[in-house]
Amino acid sequence: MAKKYWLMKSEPDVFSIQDLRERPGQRTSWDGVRNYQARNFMRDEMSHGDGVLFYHSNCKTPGVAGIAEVVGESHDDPSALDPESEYYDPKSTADKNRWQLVDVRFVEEFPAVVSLEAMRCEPELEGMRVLQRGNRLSITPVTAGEFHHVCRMGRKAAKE
DNA sequence: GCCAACGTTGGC
DNA sequence: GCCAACGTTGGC
Repeated sequence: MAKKYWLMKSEPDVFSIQDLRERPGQRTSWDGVRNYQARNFMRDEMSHGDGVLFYHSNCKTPGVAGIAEVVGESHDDPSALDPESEYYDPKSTADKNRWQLVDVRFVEEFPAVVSLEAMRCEPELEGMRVLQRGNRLSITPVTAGEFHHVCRMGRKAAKE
């Protein structure tokens, strides 16, 4: 299957790219997604090796902080079954878990966050859903061109 | 199945 | 902290 590209939002106070980088082991489960559209992307369309723009939301400088990569295939989100978890879903059972997720691994942290403000100035990125007014979806597809454009912006920041 | 009320997201 | 936009819930 052809490699796809995604943008995944995380609040850095909860889980940041630095947290991902420092995770022992290779995999981190992207748990706690409780939106059907975002779940469907993970469950139905994401697969091993897909590229991920790691986006920091709800923070001082919102923007893309680095790169991650999908590891393996989607599977049930165990946090939905855990009564102690803030992501617990009483309507899910082990047989019928409503929520699925993918695992990701750290690839790269940009020297500086590619801010939402900077991204808005790039004509090449104007189609990205994260830039659209009122967008709240935490996982959105991006094109290969958008992905690589943001990568170039992130790597260039160090020289400026 | 409609839709008002409510809760959440997330930039500013 | 504000508030617009959006998703979900539940009465009818």
